[in-house]
Amino acid sequence: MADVLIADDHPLFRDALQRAVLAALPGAQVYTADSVDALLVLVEGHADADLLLLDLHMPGARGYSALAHIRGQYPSLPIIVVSGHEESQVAHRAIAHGASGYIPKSAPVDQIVRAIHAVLDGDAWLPPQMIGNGSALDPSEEDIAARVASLTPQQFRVLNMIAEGLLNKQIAYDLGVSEATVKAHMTAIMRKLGVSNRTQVALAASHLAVEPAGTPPG
Amino acid sequence: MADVLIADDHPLFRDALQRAVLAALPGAQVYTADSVDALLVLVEGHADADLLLLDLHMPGARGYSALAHIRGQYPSLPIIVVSGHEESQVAHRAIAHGASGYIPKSAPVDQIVRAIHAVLDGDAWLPPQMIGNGSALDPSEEDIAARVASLTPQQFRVLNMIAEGLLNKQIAYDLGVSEATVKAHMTAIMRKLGVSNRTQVALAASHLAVEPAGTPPG
DNA sequence: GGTGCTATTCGCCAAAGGTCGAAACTCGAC
DNA sequence: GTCGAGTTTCGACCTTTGGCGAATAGCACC
Repeated sequence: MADVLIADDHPLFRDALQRAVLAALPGAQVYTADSVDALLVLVEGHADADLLLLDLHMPGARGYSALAHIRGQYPSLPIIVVSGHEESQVAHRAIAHGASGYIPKSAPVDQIVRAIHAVLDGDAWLPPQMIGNGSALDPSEEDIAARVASLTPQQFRVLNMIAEGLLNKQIAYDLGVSEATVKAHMTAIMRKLGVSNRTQVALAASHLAVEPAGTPPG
Repeated sequence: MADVLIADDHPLFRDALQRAVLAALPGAQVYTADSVDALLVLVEGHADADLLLLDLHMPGARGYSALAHIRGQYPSLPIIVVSGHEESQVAHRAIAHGASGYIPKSAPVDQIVRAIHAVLDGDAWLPPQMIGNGSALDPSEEDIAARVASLTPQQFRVLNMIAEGLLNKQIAYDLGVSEATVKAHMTAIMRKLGVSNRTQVALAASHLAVEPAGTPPG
């Protein structure tokens, strides 16, 4: 029996995805998350899952950072990226970041089913009209993705909160730890990303955004 | 006699642009800058110039921030954006930010000449193959552009250095002022951008980048 | 059971960031 | 000339950030 993880913040679409998964894999066990944080908890508990359907636009980590991080932490977990973006550039960038497939949210159910089967068979899958003309990743973006992938789960959570412009105090409160702990994570993050202050950390994180740049803080 | 400003960090291309300008406007007075900083000095001294050719990718402010700022400070100065990007999306975004024209760096000289004449006649100009399918600017991006436009010249310089991840101390040294002065500018910038700390300032600035995100600091 | 290794946690102290009030300087208007 | 609005400048004071050392907890391996 297959274990499938679904991460999407839109409840209706999450249900639709779940139905598509069950249509593709009758009897599959489906677990869902509505935020990056919930997803991190989920994968920690189901590191041996067979497939992850991941929305690029979720509260807690917009863009490719979650993809890069989970790919790095669980290389054997195939990921199909689900997104509202219709541009093939977004799809190819997802593939370049290690996704096994890409499904635009406008895709019909039978396409989703086909994508799931293909990826579980070890193949890659793109919508027919998006196949071809894939370009290589910007070296600096690839570098940052690799660095983000090397972060521990807690460090990754802190990174995302920094990328939202939060103070250490707020991060500490949200995570339920002391400010000193957050600072220790900060130091580790800066070391791993190869930068020397929090502003540069935020800028590095903004590199893995989908849009021209992430939504402004505040 | 026409006054034309050229801002581009590539010396060879700067010269080529200058020749194109002189071909279009024999006898024109041309002033050049190789960085955003030099450009700011230039426009302060030639606020009544007739045209500005602006490269999007220059040391000191990558992306649309310089365009937005100068448009806000000198609304009557027409700007033609010059860029190595061939995507029509980049061109349309430049127009949406108030540019009067767009010239890809691959354009032949006679196209550049035509663009200069069109813009000086008060028309907009795009390369033929890029005309049409322009989309509106993301409201949040438009909002940030308006806020960046409201910054004073010195505040804008500080903003760009923050967006590079520099410390107040480094900014103060580069500008030749005390650290306290930089901090005062910081406070003003945060007020105008509607945010509350330096990380959010950097993230807001990264919104006006051309690429998925600006080149990483360091 | 021990033995490393790493993640996570934290307190302390120095450095950087941010607020407030205020002075000097520009520049156009009257 | 001088008045006033806005820009640039700065010092004093408090807050936030970041580095260091260290303790604890889980985990793989022997």
